[in-house]
Amino acid sequence: MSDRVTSKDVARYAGVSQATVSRVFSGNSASVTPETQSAVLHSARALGYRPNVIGRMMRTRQTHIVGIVMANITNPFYPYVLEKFLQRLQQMERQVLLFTAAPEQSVDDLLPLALQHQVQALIITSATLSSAMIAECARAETPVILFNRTVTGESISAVCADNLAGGRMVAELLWETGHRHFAYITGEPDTSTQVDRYRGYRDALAERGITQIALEHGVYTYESGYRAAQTLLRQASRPDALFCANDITAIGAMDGARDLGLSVPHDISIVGYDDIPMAAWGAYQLTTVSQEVDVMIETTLEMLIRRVADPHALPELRLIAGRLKLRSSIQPRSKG
Amino acid sequence: MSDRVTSKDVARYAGVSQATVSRVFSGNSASVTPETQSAVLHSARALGYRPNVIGRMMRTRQTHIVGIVMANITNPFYPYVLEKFLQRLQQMERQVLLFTAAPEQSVDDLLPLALQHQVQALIITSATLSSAMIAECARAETPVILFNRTVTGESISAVCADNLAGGRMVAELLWETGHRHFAYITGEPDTSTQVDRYRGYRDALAERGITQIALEHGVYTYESGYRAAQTLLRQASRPDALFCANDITAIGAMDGARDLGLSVPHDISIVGYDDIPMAAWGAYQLTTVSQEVDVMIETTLEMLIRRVADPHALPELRLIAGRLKLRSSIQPRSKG
DNA sequence: TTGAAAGCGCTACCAA
DNA sequence: TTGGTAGCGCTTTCAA
Repeated sequence: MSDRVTSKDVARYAGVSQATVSRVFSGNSASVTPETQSAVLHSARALGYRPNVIGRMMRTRQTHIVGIVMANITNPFYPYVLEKFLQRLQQMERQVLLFTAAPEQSVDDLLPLALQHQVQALIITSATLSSAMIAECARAETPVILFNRTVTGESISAVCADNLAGGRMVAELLWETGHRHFAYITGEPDTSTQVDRYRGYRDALAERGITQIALEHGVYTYESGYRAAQTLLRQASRPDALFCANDITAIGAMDGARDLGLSVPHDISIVGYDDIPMAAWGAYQLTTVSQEVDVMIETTLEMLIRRVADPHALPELRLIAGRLKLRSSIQPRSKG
Repeated sequence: MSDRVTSKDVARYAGVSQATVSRVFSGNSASVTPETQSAVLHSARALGYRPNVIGRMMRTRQTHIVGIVMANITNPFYPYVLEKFLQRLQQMERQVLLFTAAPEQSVDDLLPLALQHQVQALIITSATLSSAMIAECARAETPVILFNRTVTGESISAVCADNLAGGRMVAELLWETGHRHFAYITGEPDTSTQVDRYRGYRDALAERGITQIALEHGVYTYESGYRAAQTLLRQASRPDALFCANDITAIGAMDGARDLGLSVPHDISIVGYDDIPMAAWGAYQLTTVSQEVDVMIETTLEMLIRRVADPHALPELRLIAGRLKLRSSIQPRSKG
């Protein structure tokens, strides 16, 4: 199977040494006369030769492969992230080995495989790592960068939205527009993103004297948002403001509210987080916190390049501020 | 950089030969006494050894890597497809090298890279290949399977929805429910999927004496559907039935119609294709043709396994029938 | 069962 | 500028 034609074959055909063929194809053609070079290229074309990258990796001990672990591709926030990472890494002449964590599968089980493939670096989105695994990557000198998650108390690089500030912004917006009865739909409980979003929200409200927040559990999906909203809104004391851990949850919540005969924003204001494409759709017009995805991606790539160049660079956490995106899923309440 | 610890180090540490270490880690541990084996494993753990897969690839000339080329990840139909392919391939102990075609970039430019990485097989979604590239893959004996596209007159394997039949089903449904003024919003013009969907639609209507179909151009996106629908619906002779090349276009079209003050389905019935998650959302309830994605994926994987096992297997085209998914974006018209 | 040794396809060193 | 050669880390004969 695979490329049967090797540099040896090309060399024989062109009447040069195998080393010369290698020079032509490895960019060292500076030290090859134009004539030999074209002879080699001609032979290569005739035989249909393409250098076997595995051989090159073996010799140079450089794979130029970046591993990406993505736990949650079907959350509409991630396809864009993935596409952008791919495009940029391809531009940088890096290949991407993609891994996904199956339901109930820990990222920890995926990483050994990635490490064995000698990836140059690892980007892990929407998931975290055990300390043991962090240590193992460190020992292998493989830089790891968390995207959209943080781990506290660990020595690991991460690029993340400033979720604490984002949660505060939402609380302040809702407060200023006269809301007084607050609710929150969570994401998966131990994800740093939603924990921080909630803490920011809760703290800002507490500073304004609000200590009661109706909580309902969600798992970052449309369906969970739908159900959670219906549970919340069927209760006697209905909130007038609902913040959701992310947009897809919020969109589910909007539909859940409407199917109870409630109007958004007339009966309840709803706010999400992420600014996914659907948030701007006519039927939703969801007010949300826009993550600066492009900035987050570029920051991640910069860190990646830096850490590949210098494996001993200290890990750093970069928080990227978000922006409120006002749309019509909220409306002011008469105060009092 | 990367794993500094090799089988040689483990061998020295354990006081055995390097070959023995290899036997332990390559599944040939049948021919190793339990004592040696545990000595080796113990040393490996002590040193933090993990086999270098690149070395193995080099020696066995088997990468166990499957290449996936995906042109259009942000179309909500694909994240699920990608996630499922990843999960299944991971189960099959295959790694995935993922490529995306940047805007205006041909898949042809990506394939040489994949081939050089000695992928075992290639899955290409939502894109086609030139004859030259098909020939090149054949010469390299790398099986290629098109997912959700076909190429006519070429010797290449493909798994695709039966779009011709799907288009017919939509036409028949709309005709039976009393619609008489038909429109269609295209996808990118030379993609086999939308060409077939349109042909099925047009032919079935022609058989019923309808020869006029209002056409508008789209590119498989929400925005293009929105715009195209507005153009169509501003015209004096408004259609009462609109079929869109895919769901995301149809959803854009629904919002476009509503923003003109029209009601779906009261003023116009709209039908999509794919059955993406958003089609079921409360705000849309889009009638559509459901692709049997899981069946398509399993079929693709079966073909892939078969062709990897037997590189000379003949290419085949498998069409997977879809099913109408009736929702409330259409309503019957009083005939005549 | 174990070890020695060859070699996968390539790059990079050293001599010529 | 070119060729010969060593060797990346591994698997897999072949002998012992």
